[in-house]
Amino acid sequence: EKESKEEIKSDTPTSNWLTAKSGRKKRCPYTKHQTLELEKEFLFNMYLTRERRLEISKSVNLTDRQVKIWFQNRRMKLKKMSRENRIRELTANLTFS
Amino acid sequence: VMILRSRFLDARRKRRNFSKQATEILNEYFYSHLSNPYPSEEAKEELAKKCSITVSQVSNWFGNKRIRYKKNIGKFQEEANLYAAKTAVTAAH
DNA sequence: AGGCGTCGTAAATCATAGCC
DNA sequence: CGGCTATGATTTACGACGCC
Repeated sequence: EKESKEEIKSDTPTSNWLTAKSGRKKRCPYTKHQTLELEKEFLFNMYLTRERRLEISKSVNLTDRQVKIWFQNRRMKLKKMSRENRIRELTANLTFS
Repeated sequence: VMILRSRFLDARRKRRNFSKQATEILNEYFYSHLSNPYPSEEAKEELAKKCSITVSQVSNWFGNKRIRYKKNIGKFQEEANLYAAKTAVTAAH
C-alpha cells in the first residue's frame, strides 16, 4: 500500500520546471555611479512619482521601466533586511543572557 | 560572554558552507521532488528548522540548485541516483 | 483598461570558502 | 602557499496576481 501521492515518474525524467523563459533581456549589472544615484534617491523616498522617475532615469541613463523595477527590487531588499535583523536581535539575546 | 557574543555575530558576515547533514536534507527533498522542486512556504520553514538555517537560505539553496542542476544534468546524475536510492530505502517502511 | 504595488523566481554575476 | 572551482548570496528582469 503506502501513499502514492507524489509520484516520481520515469516517463518524464525532469520536464517542465526547466522550461527556459525565452525572450527575456539579459541581466546587465549597473555601474557604481548608477547604483549610487539610485540609492541616494531611495534614501530620500522609497516611492517615486512618475515625474521623478523620468528625471532619474534620464540622469542615470536607464529606462524608466528599469528604474521602476529597481525601486521595486530595492523595497523587497529592505523588507528582507528588516525581517532578518529582527530575528537576529531576538536570537542574540536569548542565546547569551 | 562578550567574546562568544561577538564571535556569534561575526559568524553572520562570513559565509560558511552548510553542514553535511543540512545539505543532505536539502538534497533529499530536491531529488524526491524532482518533478517539481518548489517547496511551499511551510515546507521551506520545516526544512530551515531541520537544517538550522534561515528560510531565505533555503530559498537561495533551491534557486541555485534548480539552475545548476538544469544547466548540467549530467554532472548531477550520480548524486541524483544516490538520493533516489536513499529515499527508496527510507520509503520501504 | 492601465499602471504601479508585492511576491517568487530565473539567470547572471559576485565573493570567497575550501580543496587540491 | 596559490589557483580553481563549488557554493552561498546578491543583483537585474519578469510573470502572475492584486488593488485602486
